[in-house]
Amino acid sequence: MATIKQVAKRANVSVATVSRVMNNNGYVSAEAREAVERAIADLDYAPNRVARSLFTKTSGLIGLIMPDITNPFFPQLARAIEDVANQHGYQVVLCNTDEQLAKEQTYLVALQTMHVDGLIITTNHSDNPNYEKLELPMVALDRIVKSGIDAVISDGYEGGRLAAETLLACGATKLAQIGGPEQLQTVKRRTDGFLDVAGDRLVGMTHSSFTFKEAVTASKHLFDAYWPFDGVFAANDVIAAAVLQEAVRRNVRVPEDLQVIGYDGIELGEMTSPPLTTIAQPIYEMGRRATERLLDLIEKREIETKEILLPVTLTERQTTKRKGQDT
Amino acid sequence: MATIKQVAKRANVSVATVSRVMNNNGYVSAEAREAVERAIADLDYAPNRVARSLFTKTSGLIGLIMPDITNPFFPQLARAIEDVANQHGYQVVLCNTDEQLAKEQTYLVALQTMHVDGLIITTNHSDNPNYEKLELPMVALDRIVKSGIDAVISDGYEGGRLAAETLLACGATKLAQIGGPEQLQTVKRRTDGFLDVAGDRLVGMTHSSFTFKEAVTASKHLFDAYWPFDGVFAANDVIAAAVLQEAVRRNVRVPEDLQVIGYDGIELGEMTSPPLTTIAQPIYEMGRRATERLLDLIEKREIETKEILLPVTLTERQTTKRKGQDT
DNA sequence: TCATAATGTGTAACCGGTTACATATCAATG
DNA sequence: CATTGATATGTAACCGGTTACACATTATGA
Repeated sequence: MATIKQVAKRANVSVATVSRVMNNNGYVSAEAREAVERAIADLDYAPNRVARSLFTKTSGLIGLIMPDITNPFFPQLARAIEDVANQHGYQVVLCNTDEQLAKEQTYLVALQTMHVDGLIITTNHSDNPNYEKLELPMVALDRIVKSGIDAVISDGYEGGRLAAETLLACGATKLAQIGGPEQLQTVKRRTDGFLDVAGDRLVGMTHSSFTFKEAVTASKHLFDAYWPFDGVFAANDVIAAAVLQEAVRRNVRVPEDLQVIGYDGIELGEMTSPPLTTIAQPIYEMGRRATERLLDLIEKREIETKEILLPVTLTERQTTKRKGQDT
Repeated sequence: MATIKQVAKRANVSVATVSRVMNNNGYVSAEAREAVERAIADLDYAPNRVARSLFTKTSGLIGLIMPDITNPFFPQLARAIEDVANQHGYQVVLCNTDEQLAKEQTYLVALQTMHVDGLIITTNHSDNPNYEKLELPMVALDRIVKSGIDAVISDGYEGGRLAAETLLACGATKLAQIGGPEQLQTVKRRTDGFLDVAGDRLVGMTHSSFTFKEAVTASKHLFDAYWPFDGVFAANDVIAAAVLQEAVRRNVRVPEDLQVIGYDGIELGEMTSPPLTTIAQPIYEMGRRATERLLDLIEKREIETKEILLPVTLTERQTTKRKGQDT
């Protein structure tokens, strides 16, 4: 790799001039510019970002802290973030914390010492004090933070309502629900919305983490404890897939005997049989907005903290009947 | 963030001494060491990795180049890579190239200028000349590269054979296949293995990319063009899910009328109805091995290039019958 | 006891960029 | 014509680490 000094030498100018043409600032004569450009091309020169970083204290790196990229909700988020970051010349550093405070802490110092320019956090320790004392631009994604940190989330309460309304509109009368991890506020809102609409038509309810395995257990439990019911709202699509599987196992026909609505709108929902009706979050959009917001913060285009709330939509596939159609 | 100079001052030693205790090299007296350690603790000091990087020309960064993290095969790989990297103090930079040469090229220079220590490539441009002129440790994952680059792959040919043998052993007599993208050598081997065992029992064959949408089209085509058949091998689990869905749509019972075997062993296979029998690659293990190999290369523990071939296994779920059991 | 090796520590150069500052030329202005 | 501001360029300091080298002190061995 060539250095700026070699370029300067070849172009018969000083390193300062080379730096000026690269960064397009200061005064540079046309001849000098041309000579430098030719030298850069000849040597196939690209400036050393580490050296630049040391002086400018910016790295072009964004830290992405997630619980587990293996959870199918996150890859799309990661993809959106990476896309936007890349379009603006940033790279993203992937960190899986498994929700463990210790891992999170380790990453935080690693990211800080490598001078990342900002952080996107999709992790759920709602009150990790480490974040606040970190003086870094950051935005929380799909997660609600107490104070001082920007957040991009979708409207979980409305999503929960929409799920219940849809089930009811499609003729369900006995509703059940499998909620998500209770400490996740964004997830809890879905439950709240659902329950507010379901009212006393709710005949059963249980909880599950977002791993398929636990979802299977929870589904069995739901059937064992509360059957019969004719409409289920699952806190995410993975759980919904487990419900679908359990229904098949019990020879319960979907959607004829039981309607199911999931949450998230991940691709998995298209792949189940029958394809899953779900409340879709604008996942890519959420990632995009979060990253744009972060870049605004990094490049000082915005100051005041705010929360961006995105709408959810119903994706009707085949685990619900047509609306208005009765049993 | 404190600097080494501040630590030195507080400990009443020179920066050299501080550096020595941090890196645990050179001579340091017990008192000096203790003073420095106290100063480090007091100031909550962590060395600036950028500065260190500039001098040592190592960054503790690994570039991970994948087609698309959104494809459900990759997150598990990414997870394994990140786990191992992290255990050894490295961070990983995520790059999605969509198989576009231009994007790949952009990333390559970005990664190079930020002095990543190594590269893991799961991308399929089998002969991108950019890699060879890059003087960086790298290993190809789930991808075969001409020469000079280490590779970690699983035994696709054997996997294909195993799929065919299983289908046959479970009573299938008329086999069909949906192959993957033809330019992917690792995927083509699956087809080769399958065909070699299937022989003239193959009644139909088509191809598909790994997107679900295309897989649905390919599945319809397979049924339209070649039905009846009683055993299908899909080049990956996503395609198998599409086949399953199409079977339901046509009222073909699985596994009674039609047995299906997928490939990869991703979690999706557990979530379909019925759960998918599949040829499982040791995905996490592949990521782990690739990363360990890369670290060996980076830390100069290994020199000669080699290809690591990992075995695949049959994961029997419910889209195949019990072996030996006839129709 | 003296030469030599081992131990301990600081100074300064270096990594490869960016930029403040000094200096020089030239055109415009009154 | 002298003054001023715009243009152009180079020198050197700086970012925060690492380490070669110089130097001093202490231990070891003959």
